Amino acid sequence: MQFTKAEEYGMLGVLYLSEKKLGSITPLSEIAEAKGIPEKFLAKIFQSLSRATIVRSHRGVRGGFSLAKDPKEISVKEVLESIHGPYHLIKCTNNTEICDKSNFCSLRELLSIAERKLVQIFEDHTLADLVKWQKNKMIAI
Amino acid sequence: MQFTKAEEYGMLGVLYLSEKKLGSITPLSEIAEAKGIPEKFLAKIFQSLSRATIVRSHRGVRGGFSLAKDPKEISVKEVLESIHGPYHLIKCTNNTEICDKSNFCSLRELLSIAERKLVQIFEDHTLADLVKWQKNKMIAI
DNA sequence: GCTGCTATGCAGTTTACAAAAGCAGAAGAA
DNA sequence: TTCTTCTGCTTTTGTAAACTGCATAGCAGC
Ligand code: SF4
Ligand code: SF4
Repeated sequence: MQFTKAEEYGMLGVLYLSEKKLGSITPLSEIAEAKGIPEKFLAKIFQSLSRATIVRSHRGVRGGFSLAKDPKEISVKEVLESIHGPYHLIKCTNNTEICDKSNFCSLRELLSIAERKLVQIFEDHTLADLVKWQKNKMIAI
Repeated sequence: MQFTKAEEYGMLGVLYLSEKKLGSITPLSEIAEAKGIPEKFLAKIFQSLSRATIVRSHRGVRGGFSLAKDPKEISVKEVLESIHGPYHLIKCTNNTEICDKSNFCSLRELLSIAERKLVQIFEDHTLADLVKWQKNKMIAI
């Protein structure tokens, strides 16, 4: 049960955009270099984010990506789910047909609780929140 | 970010034991068949549980495994951590040396919070709790 | 002390998926 | 027209999960 690189990279990418002036356009190459992410891999991730209208793509010279909305309006959950689909700690929390015992299974019940808590945390925090944390930390040091 | 089969099987195994009379010995073959788990795989998992003194092994005829303590005394966290080691959503929540930016990273901060919540849930529930849920469900149906 | 049963320990194999790279092509700006 | 950047595939690589096999050790009952 681990965060994937795709999720980490996606988050770092949108956080990078969040720190810039709202609406400003940044090419992938810049993000990839700044954060040390393989550019092609990041491209794939940003395609998902683009389809989910979290970022907006701009082709051509001086093109790149910009945030599609204010960081205040983008929850971490949105970002993560557009990369890897809905969050599930175990398949059966979603689809009871996977396992015939799912109606009697207390493990499933526990994992459902844990899953809800986890998603809640991701839902309750926006990109703007994270950027703010970051700034506070920088000042503290 | 998914629960592994090893974790699921381990939990199902100890839950199976928890439902039996305390101290009674059950061979792996029985558990594996009852829960539909590959026996050799389960054997490996139970070796970890045995080393963590969650279960006790008994060799020879009529041997098998028994719980080493009362289900009330065994938290889900204990079981999971003896199978896969300490829980971490991302490597850097544990070891700050992995990433040079870890001191400024707000993603790391968020994941630390999420991780603590998750572990808390696993820590707060014992095997006895889960067995109780199970029984209540059976009655309800 | 022999026989059959069950766990132990380690070394595999296979499978699945994450991670990354590659490339032809479309869209856009200058 | 040309250069740039994203787009939509396909393919490769790497790694860890999931599972298997076998030779060995310990125990019980006869
Ligand atoms: S046994 Fe329980 S946890 Fe496993 S798949 Fe079935 S319902 Fe889910
Ligand atoms: S960038 Fe942040 S989340 Fe990623 S490894 Fe470094 S500290 Fe952890």
